Amino acid sequence: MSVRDRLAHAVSDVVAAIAVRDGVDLSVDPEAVHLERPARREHGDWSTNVAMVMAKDAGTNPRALAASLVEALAAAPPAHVTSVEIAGPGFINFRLDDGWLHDSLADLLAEGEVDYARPDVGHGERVQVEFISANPTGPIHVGNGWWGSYGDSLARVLARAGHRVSREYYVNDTGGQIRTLGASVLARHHGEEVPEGGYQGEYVTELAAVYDGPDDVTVAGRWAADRILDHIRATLASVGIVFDEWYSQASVEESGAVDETIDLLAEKGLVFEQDGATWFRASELGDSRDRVLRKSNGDATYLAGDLAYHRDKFLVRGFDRVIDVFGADHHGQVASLVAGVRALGVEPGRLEVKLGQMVSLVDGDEVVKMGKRAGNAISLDSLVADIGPDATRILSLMSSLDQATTFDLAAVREQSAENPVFYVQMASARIGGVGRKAAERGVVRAPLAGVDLSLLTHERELDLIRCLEELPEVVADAAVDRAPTKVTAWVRRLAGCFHGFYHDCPILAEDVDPGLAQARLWLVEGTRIGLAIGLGLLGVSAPEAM
RNA sequence: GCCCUCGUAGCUCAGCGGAUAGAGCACCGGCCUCCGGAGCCGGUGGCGCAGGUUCGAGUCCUGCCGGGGGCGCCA
Repeated sequence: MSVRDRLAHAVSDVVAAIAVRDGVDLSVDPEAVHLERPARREHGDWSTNVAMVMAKDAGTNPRALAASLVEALAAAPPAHVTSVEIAGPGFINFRLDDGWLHDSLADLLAEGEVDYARPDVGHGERVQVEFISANPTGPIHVGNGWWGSYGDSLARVLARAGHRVSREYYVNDTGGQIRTLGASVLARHHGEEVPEGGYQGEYVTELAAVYDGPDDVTVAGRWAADRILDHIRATLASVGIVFDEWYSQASVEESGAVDETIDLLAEKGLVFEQDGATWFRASELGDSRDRVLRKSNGDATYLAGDLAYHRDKFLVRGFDRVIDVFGADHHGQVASLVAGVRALGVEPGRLEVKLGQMVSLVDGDEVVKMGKRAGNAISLDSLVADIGPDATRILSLMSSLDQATTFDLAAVREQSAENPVFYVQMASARIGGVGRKAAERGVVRAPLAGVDLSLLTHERELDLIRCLEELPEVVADAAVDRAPTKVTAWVRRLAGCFHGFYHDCPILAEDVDPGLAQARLWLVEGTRIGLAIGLGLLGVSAPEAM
């Protein structure tokens, strides 16, 4: 059991004892005990606010309750605890000896890269994360890559935190846009101008040059979409984004699921006919207006397909939870989708829609806005070619999804200091360097069992271990909050702690005690493990040399 | 007009309802007999406005101001 868990149980036990003594109804689940590392070191190593939270129920004031709890805790202090005090409005602060850090480092090393920081907050919940799902009518742009990084890293985080995750890309391979794409390709194929509202890009001309199918807009459109999709797949793979499923909208429509879904809604009295079209009474379920499901020409609308698709996710494939990641420019469809999913009998909480705010690129004087519909958006390919896959990934995971961001491409490209990937990867390279130097000097890391980690007493060493110790909680928080950027923040913090340690604590210098050198080598290994886990969640490589 | 979303340092961004709001860049000043100085250490500088909830609000609620997005028988 971790030190943190021991503290949580101790607090929980003491609360229960006080409740019995005072005859009040108090209880606190050890899982729910709010323990945190105080922002200020003088407030101790760990702190809890239970007294403030529970004072009202206990019929007393926070400091009085805290006093009772502290007395009981001090009478039988948990392992490593050297003092328990009340502070401020009723915080209970714990001070621990450094042994708790050495224990936690030993735990990390024993568990290793595979098992460390694998908090089970998901309890096996089956989660589908759907993201990007950009129309296969052209290359994907930077905004897609941005939100795609989020979706991919969120999936990685959820998987590490005990969820069974499936990543899905919904392929909009049907409908008017595919016919428009086909018409554009055919026009170019015949050496003509692309029709009004068609796709103008260079890629259309290139595809047209090799097209040898019939003069049918649907056939040509499908053909082109397949090619474009291959390209998209390759682009995403280049930044480490992979999917478990590429789900075809055409397959949904051709399976008859759309009709079944409309029938299902009709059975619930939520469908009506008007002006030759079939409508969904979305306004009765929170949407701002009713929506068309089937147009007067007989075609299903995008919404009808999307509802059939979500019905498939929840009711056919049986995901416990679905997280859809959309660009903010698609938020207009959220209310209809939520209304439809509710109408299909799915508890609203099982569908989460995360909206990615717009991302702006500045490159010198040029400002580029990115959005699904932005014709001038730069492609993800060109960005990756420009700054590299690792920088692309980490930059996109620096800011939260719901923060509209701007970043200066020129700065990232030209001033390496502006680029956090160097700072983090340099830590990785330095770790690699230590290994190479040790090998060069014939220094071998001794088995952990024979190494005294308690020799690690330098403030830099202890700070580094403190940081490593946070990782399981960071992963848990990132999963619960759907916020992979928390991992980014942690990785940068870890790199900072490592650089500080590296600067002040020589490992292989002549005058370093061999026992201390061994402990430091293990600390370096622990850092390597932590970095590997963190960067792995971000989809960023951890190079051994730069 | 209605709906969504955002507003934190000069700039780009972090900040599960907790104690004296953090980084990076920029600017100023220190550190290379030493395992990678793409590094380390120090300094300057901030929660759009007004109410409310709370023991406690950058964080939750309401209004206002400002930016972005959306309100199709397009996808």
